[in-house]
Amino acid sequence: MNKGTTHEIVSRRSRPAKAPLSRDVVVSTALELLEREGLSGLSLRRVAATLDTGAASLYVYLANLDELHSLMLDRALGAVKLPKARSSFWRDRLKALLLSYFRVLHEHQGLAQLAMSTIPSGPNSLRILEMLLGLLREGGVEDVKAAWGVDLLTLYVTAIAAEQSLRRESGQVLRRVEAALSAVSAEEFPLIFAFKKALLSGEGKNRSAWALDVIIEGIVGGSVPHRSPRDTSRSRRVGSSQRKK
Amino acid sequence: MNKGTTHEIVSRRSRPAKAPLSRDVVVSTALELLEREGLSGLSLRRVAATLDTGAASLYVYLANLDELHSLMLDRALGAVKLPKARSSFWRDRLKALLLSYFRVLHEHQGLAQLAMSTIPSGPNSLRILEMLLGLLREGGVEDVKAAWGVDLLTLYVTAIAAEQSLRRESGQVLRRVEAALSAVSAEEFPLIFAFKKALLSGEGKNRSAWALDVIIEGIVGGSVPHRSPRDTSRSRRVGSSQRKK
DNA sequence: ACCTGAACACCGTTCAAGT
DNA sequence: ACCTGAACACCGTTCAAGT
Repeated sequence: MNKGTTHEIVSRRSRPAKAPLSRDVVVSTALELLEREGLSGLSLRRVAATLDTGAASLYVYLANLDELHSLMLDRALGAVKLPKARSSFWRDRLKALLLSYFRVLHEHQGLAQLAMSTIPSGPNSLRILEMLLGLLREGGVEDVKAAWGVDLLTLYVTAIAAEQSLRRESGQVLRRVEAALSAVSAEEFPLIFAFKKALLSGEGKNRSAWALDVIIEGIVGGSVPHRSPRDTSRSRRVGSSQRKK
Repeated sequence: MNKGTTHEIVSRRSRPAKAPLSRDVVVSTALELLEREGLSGLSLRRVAATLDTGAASLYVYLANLDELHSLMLDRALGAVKLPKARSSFWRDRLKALLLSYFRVLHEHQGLAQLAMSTIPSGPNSLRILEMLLGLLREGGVEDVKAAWGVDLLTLYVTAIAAEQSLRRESGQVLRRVEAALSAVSAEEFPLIFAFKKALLSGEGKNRSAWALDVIIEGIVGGSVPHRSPRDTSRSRRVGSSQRKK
């Protein structure tokens, strides 16, 4: 980012000391590369080249590419803003946290796609997980629902971010969808034909906000999970919910 | 599948007529390969080798790998069962359709992951899309909500399927998560510590069923999307909803 | 029109050899 | 302990040459 557009590599003679390689700089370099080039531009060989070394050197600090992805994701998640305890109504804090999560994934191109195939398990992820559990509990969500819900919330936020990144990044894919929808006949698919505009309207912001509302409402609202047929008695602190049906 | 464990390639001499290659057989072969080897085992070169030809030959029938993925996904989605019109309460038909969608993605290993980076746009996808729109409309869901909702529902089902495939396929990833959760201290992350078991309990079936309920409830229930600040008047056929707030 | 081999520009990962 | 070049076994895609 601070190098501008030129990124010629420093010549490899005349530097006997070598840059002090470390797990940290490898991860940072990889994240910068991801930011600059997208997920398809990220490779161990490129990271190594940026650090002016060979790919083999990275294996001192990493088990494999998967581990690098995992480390990158957790590092990036460090930027997620954790709302201060009791700073507002729990539901607003939950939304704020998820929105921050979404933004972090969405702002760095390629990160959301990376996150879709990397279950987060680092310290930053754990901090977020802990806070999500706390918020759902504060909201009176029953235990099992809270555990499953946290998983669902993160998966869901990640998926929305990944989809929007995909739309933004590869216009090719979107153009194919547009073409497919435009070619639809009113006779064969009357509803698609009628809803064309609404289906294509990206309008990311509103749409993601709405999507978040949908999932929060779903988890906080009705629908108690049943581990075994008769287990509904164990719910605790059930507040509003209990829809008519 | 019918070849058992041996898959030696038929020698390329003594066959001047050559198998009649076509887009269809390429897609079928690719799907079989995906089934057998998973997404990481799928490559144009392998598909070509299975067809006893070179990778370059496939480019007569495909623009590139992306298009193959797209065709594979749509072909597979042909197996999704479309519920008969008015055969039951709309909501049950919606659930049945989504469940079938989920099962198709979930049963063929690798397909769900493929679907996460491939926006479906083929004829089978369109049929499903049309039916989803119809079901939501039958349920009295407002237009914009229906359009966004369909997108959300498919994205969501795909994401759940992809996550579960990931869990099943690469035990390595899951083991890392388990290790991370097990190592958590009760002092630093009391809630994670307490919820450990619930967080790890896969129990795919119940969990996915619950997840589907959550999203349907969220979309069908409250939360009208607002394109511009004042636009809520345009809703039509709004049925139950309108929560107190 | 379809097929092919060879080439191009890449991958992740391993390993023996160096410091 | 760390780094390195070279090798291994792969990729997707292009292209000139064949039928």
